[in-house]
Amino acid sequence: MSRFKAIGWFADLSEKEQMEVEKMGVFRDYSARELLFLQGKRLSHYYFVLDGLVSTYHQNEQGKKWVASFFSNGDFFPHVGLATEGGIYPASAEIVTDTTLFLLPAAQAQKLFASVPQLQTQLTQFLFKKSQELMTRFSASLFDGASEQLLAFLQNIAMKIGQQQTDGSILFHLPMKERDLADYIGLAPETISRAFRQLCEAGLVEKLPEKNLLIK
DNA sequence: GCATTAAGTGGCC
DNA sequence: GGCCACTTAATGC
Repeated sequence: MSRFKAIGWFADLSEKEQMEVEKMGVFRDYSARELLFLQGKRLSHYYFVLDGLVSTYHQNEQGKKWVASFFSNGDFFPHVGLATEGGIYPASAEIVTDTTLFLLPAAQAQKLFASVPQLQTQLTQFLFKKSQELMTRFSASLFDGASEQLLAFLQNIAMKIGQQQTDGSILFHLPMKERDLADYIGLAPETISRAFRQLCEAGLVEKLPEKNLLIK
């Protein structure tokens, strides 16, 4: 039985074809805070997230970090080099929570994407979604305050991984640390902390034990 | 247990 | 909002 059930990318392929793809790469477990790859290094693999959370980020000399994107179940990264030979990683990647990945060697990935037209389509759709995500975040950073940005982000993941409650609120587990969140939104951790409190006081969000959140 | 890391708070710019 | 200092809480060895 194929292990790709959890992700949509290969749903159009037969069981046998999926096994073929599995043989092209390897499954691997990572634990939180492991470094996956560094920006500028030679691109050796592409990655499919089966379960967990990975962040890709840029970092300056002072150690300031900016998270470009989070990748969770079913996501694929990085997004460069498929059309060209021998790329480099456009950002660094680190494991946020314990994660299972499917590692696909770059050469195999090129072959695969070239030979399965559906994958091209799915890739285009996926890139479109990610691009929209980035634009939304960018305009929010210009026009919204810290709490609004935080709320928008929380609503996003709540939609993705949360469970709707009978009263209409959504319950979910915050997969990353507040620090990671601050790096993503681009604000100081203290500001995120305060924004969180404002949202709680406004009754929009409720903090539950073990980083579980109720969003109303 | 102690040491390190993360979260929360207040002051000051 | 950022940065700094500090306290408290959680986590790791």
